[in-house]
Amino acid sequence: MSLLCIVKKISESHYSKCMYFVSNALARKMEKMALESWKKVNLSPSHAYLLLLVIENPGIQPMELCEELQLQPSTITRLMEKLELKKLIARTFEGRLTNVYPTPKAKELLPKLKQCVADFSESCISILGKEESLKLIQNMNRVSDKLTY
Amino acid sequence: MSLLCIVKKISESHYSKCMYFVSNALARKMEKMALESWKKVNLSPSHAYLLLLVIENPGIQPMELCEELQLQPSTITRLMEKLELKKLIARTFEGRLTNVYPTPKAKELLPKLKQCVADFSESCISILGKEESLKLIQNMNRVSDKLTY
DNA sequence: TCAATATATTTGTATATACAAGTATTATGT
DNA sequence: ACATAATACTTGTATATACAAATATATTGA
Repeated sequence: MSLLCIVKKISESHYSKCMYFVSNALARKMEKMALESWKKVNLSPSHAYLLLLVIENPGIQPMELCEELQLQPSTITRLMEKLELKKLIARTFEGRLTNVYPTPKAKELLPKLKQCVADFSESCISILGKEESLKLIQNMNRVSDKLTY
Repeated sequence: MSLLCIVKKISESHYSKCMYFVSNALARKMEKMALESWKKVNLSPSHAYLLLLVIENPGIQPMELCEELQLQPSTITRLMEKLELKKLIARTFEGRLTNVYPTPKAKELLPKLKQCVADFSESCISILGKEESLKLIQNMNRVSDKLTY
């Protein structure tokens, strides 16, 4: 029994008026779509995005990765661990600072990574329409910015 | 080091144009706000919502809970386990079907649970404004419905 | 100059959720 | 009426993320 067991539309749920519920349900669906898109490079979306940041900013530090990815430091550490195991990034340490670099293997992967980003965006647009996609993204950005939490 | 370490606005992130990224970042913030609201009853938002469904539909079956909460069966099982440990629900089994009932303790909790729902909704509205909240919820519902995933 | 504080990162552990395989029951087609 | 398939649920295990405490280094103010 897989996702197919969830047949009902979110908007028909008892809780379709609750921001917590609706935003989390949407995020789970997006996570799943994104996972699909990044299977081609055998990475999860968050690993892929972190890697992209590192390739495009060699020597970037974990704190910057936190800001860009909106994730906690411990989460960044965990993501990096995995990418290091896969020989896609390497870390150097100077004092309390860490610099993160892409390996040659990672740099070779860049075109494929970019393709995944494009593919995912395509999927969104083809399912939701360009208008709707842009509107929602804008809307979510505006709301997120208002939340200090 | 806590959330305070994420200072940047989401809309300023490199990935603020990506639906996956933006929806997940928003959901994490909402999750955190909601956790706060439901601390008063010492339940996580998903446990609280499941419990509410059970109180309002005594005898409800796990599959219906899946649909309403848009969660996989295994997740529903896990949520129920915890609520059962806390003596808030009880299950009866007839054949392959399971019926879930609220305990008296759960029923007593109902007013408080409703208060939490109201408080969370209040928080959203006070931070985001009524207009903005409604618009976003509507928007997210519409998009979710288009995603079969 | 050194104790107190602040900063950057990691580690141990926890929560939320899911997939896949397993179990048990019911329905179906021949 | 019985083998096969479908359904409902659970269990084992995995992923994504976080909090809190620990570690290590850097800054600052007396």
